[in-house]
Amino acid sequence: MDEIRLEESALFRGIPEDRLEICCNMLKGRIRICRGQETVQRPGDPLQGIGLVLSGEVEAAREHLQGRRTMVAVLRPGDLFGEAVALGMLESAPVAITARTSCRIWFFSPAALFDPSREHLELRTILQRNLLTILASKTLMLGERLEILGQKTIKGKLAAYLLPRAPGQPGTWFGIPHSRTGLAELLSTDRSALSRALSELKRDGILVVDGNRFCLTDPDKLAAWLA
Amino acid sequence: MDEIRLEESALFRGIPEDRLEICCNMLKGRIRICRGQETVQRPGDPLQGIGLVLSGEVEAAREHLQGRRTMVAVLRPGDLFGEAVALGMLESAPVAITARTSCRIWFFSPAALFDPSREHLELRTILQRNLLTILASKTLMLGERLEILGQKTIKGKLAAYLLPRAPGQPGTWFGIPHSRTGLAELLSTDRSALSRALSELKRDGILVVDGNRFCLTDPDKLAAWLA
DNA sequence: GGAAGTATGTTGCAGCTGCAACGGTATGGC
DNA sequence: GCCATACCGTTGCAGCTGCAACATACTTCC
Repeated sequence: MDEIRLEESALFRGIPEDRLEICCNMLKGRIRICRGQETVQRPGDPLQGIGLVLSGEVEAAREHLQGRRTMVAVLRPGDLFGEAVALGMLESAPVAITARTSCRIWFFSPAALFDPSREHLELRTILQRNLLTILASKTLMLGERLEILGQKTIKGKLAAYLLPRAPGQPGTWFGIPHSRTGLAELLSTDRSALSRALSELKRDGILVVDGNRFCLTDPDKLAAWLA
Repeated sequence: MDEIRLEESALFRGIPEDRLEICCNMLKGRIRICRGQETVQRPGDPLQGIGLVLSGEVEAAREHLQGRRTMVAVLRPGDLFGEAVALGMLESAPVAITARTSCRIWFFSPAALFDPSREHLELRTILQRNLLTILASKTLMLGERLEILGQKTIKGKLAAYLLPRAPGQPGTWFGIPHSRTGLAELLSTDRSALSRALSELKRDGILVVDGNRFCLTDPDKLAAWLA
C-alpha cells in the first residue's frame, strides 16, 4: 500500500514522533475516503479545510466551460491542497479536486494553527514554518506552469515541460505522471494536436516515446522550440 | 509622493507602531534606490533577499529567449517579491524584476524570521503569519494567471482577464495597469494580434477602449469567448 | 524645433492549432 | 465471448495567431 505516515509529509517534518497525536488532535482533522474518479471538491464548493493526501493519487484542475480542463497539479501522498484558499480567506475553492485512484484524504482546519492560546506553541510554530515552505514551493511550481503555458506553440510547451524533467544525461528514459489526454490538459492544448506535435518530434529524431515514458535524443533541437 | 509607510504593508499588518523599528533592525533590511527602467534583478542572479516595494512601480516577468517576456505581476508600494524563492530554498531567482518608474525597494533577509532565539518571538510570529497570508494570495493570483493563459484564443484570454476586473455594473469604465505592449506580455500573445482582437471586439460592440481604460458594453458576448 | 526612440493600429501571409471524424487498441463488465 | 467505454494516433479543413512590414502618433532629449 502507498499509505504515507504523517511524519513523512512536508507538513509534519520536524515534529517529534511522540507529538504527532497531539498535532492531529489539535488540528481536528477527519479522514475522508474516496473511490477512484470521485469528485472530491467541485469549484465553488464551500471550503472543507486543508486536505492532505494520505494514499492514492489526486488531481487538481481548473474547470472551464464545456468540460474543458486545465490541470494544475497531480497530488501524491503527503501533498497538500486547499491551503492557499484557506489561508487566503476565500470562502470557496477555484479548482476542482478529483481522485485518480481510490484514496484517503485527511481534512483539517487551519484555524487551530493560529489559536491565540499558548498551548503547544512550539508545535504550531513548526507547522506554520512548514506551511510557509509548502506554499513557497507551490508558488514556484505555479511559476513554472506560467513558463509552460506562456509558450506560443505546442512544441514550445512540450519543451518547457519536458526539458526540466529529463535527466541530466541526454538519451536517458524518464516517465511522466500523465496520460496523453492528461498531458494535453496540463499543456492546455488539444489532444490530437499534441499527438501530431509528438509525431513530428519523433519523425525529426528529437525524442522517442513509449506510452508515458520519454527519451530526449536531441535536447538542443527541442530547446530551439522555446520561444 | 507615493511612499508607503511600513505599517501599511501587508507584511507589517498588526505590528504595533512602536515595534516597527525593532522589526526593521531584526530583519537587517537595507534600502535600494532604482531609476526607472532599471533592472532590479536578472533571472539567475544570486538572491538578494526578499524585496518590499516602498515607492514606485515594479514589474515581475519571466524572460524567455529573444527578449520575449511573460509578465507575472505588477508590484506596487507594499507588495513583496522574492519571498517564494527565499523560502523555497532556491539559490537564484526565476523571474526578472524591472523598475517601471524610479522606486525604492527594501531588501531584507528572511533568515532572521526563523532565528531559534526567543527574542521578539511575538513579533516574528506576526510576521510569519502575515507572510503566510501573502504567499496564499500570491498562489491564488497565480492560479488566476493559469486560467488566463489556459485560454486557447486571444479573445478568450481577454475575457478571462477583463471580466473579473470589470465593475459589477455593466457599462462602467475601468482602468488596467498595462500598456498595450504590457497587456500582450501579460496574456503571452503577440501585440499586433492583440490589437486585431481588440478591434474586432470593438467592431462587434462588445467593448469600448480608450487607452488603458475599458468599458464592457456586452459582458455576456465577451464571456462567450471563454473556452 | 528637430531627431531619435517608443507605443500603437493595420494588413498580408504562412503556418500552427482547434475541431470533428474515423479507425485501431486496450480495458472492464456481463 | 461480446459489448461498452476509454484512450490514442491520424487526417482534412477552417480559422486564428505569429511575424514582418508599414504608417502614425507621442515622448524624450538635445
